[in-house]
Amino acid sequence: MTTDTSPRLALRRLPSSAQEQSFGLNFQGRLHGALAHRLGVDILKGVYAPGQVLPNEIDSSSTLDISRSAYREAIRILAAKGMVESRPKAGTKVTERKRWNILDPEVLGWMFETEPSEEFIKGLFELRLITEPAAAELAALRRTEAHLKAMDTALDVMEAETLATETGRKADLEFHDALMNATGNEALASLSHSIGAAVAWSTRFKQRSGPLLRDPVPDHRRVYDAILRQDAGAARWCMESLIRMALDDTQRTMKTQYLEPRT
Amino acid sequence: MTTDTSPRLALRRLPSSAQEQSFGLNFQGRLHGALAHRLGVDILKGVYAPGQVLPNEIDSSSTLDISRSAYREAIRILAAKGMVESRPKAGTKVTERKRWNILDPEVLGWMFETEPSEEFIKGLFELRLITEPAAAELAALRRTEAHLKAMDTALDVMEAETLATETGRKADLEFHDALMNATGNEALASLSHSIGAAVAWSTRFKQRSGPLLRDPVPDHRRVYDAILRQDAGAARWCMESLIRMALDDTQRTMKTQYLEPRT
DNA sequence: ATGGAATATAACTCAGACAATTCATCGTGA
DNA sequence: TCACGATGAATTGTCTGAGTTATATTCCAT
Repeated sequence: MTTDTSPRLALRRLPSSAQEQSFGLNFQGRLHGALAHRLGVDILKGVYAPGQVLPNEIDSSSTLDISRSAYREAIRILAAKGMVESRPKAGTKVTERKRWNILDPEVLGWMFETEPSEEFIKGLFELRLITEPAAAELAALRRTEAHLKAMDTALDVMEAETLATETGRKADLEFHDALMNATGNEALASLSHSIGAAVAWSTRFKQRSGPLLRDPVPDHRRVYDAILRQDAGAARWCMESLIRMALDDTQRTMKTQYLEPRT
Repeated sequence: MTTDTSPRLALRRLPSSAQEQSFGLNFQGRLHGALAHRLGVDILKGVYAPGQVLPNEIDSSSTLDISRSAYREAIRILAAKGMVESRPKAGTKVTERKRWNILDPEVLGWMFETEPSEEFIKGLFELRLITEPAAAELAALRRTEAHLKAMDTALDVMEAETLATETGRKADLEFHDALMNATGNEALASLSHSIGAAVAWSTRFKQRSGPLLRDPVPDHRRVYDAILRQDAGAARWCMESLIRMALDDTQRTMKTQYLEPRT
């Protein structure tokens, strides 16, 4: 009589998906992490709308067939990211969208699982276009030998591996991270790290939909050269053009995906 | 025989401090929230260094005299902000500083409870100096009547109340929030909201150390006027000078606080 | 040395109870 | 009629104690 098609198994089966392993974002197959992930994505998708109150802990945990502790810890995670808010008697409700910490790396990752709106992507690139050229400028002024070396080796890996491989994409991230460290600005580095990870995440889709993309290494190399010779203006300009090209590629990819969704 | 000077009482007494009430950051007197707050501040202060593993759940919760559930939920919150990482057998360890989500509004708030380094403050203003003028530019191009009205009313309140009162500081935040909404860029708005809240938090100190500060309303009004007449260049420039003045004030304040720490 | 199995330790999950908070309702008095 | 205080109910919050699972370490055999 126990037709156990309960959601619990679905949750339990989530641990260590191919996605998270290759992306580095580990919710580690812990039950609370998996549930937070699932609920977070559902909120981002609009399955639970802002203002809506979730079923109470008892009901939720029993229909999900997990313990209240695990459920509560998942809610704690979402609350820490500003996505829900709990009060006794009032329940747990989804907060208004403006209060979500969408620049949280995890939230950003969830976002890219839900085919984010083109508007959102454009906003993200717009932000990159504001921050990263300025960062390149600062990096050109403040970089040390160590920073240069880190950037250089990352570039070498990128060149050898291209963005088609996992290590290649990782090298891309490392290049940008090294650049951000060179700015000596912790807050700026944190911001760019979040966005960079999210954008790298979307790069996988670009790569999948067709290999007909420009080689990104020369663009990166130009940025590096400008920083090497401490030419702040050139660094800014090269970085800006690099991002514009990435945006261009991304938009083209999104368009083709809309036109031929099954390629 | 029960000499109950246990830390539990200290925690229990934390709820709803004057700080959080006036600042709007509510950790609501919940035990897990209070503990997360405390641990978070301790990590930021360096009481627990990156790489260090915390005592295990059993010990921690018993020495704090709280239940394991509450302790675990606190840890979940910190983990969600990237500050700790837990694994079976390995324990819960503080992650490296680069992985902390320092742009999380709550983390930023904790930061300002620990007298952040001058370097950090400068970095934050540097980031503001990058993003906010660009935001003002976008706002000038995209603002609607509704945005203008929101900014205008906020300015009126600021004018009437000054930054000495709570409602005055709130109006300042509302002005910037309305401006960010006018950019139509969700990510940018989220970023500026975080930073703005943190900076407003520090404004309380500025105000306390002496009323000899410039009236900020004219500067804000200039930004508003530029946005009103859709003059993107002027908006950028006015915003930039506004932030430079704020930075100037903040630095002067920090310096006097160093010189006469007991005024 | 190297690879694999045993072990111990920590977090993880569970269950059930009780406490605390707060929203809503009702009643009372001005 | 309105304001305000007491009461009740619903929900999260906290506690306890147990068993489970993952994994770093150790030890053994190869």
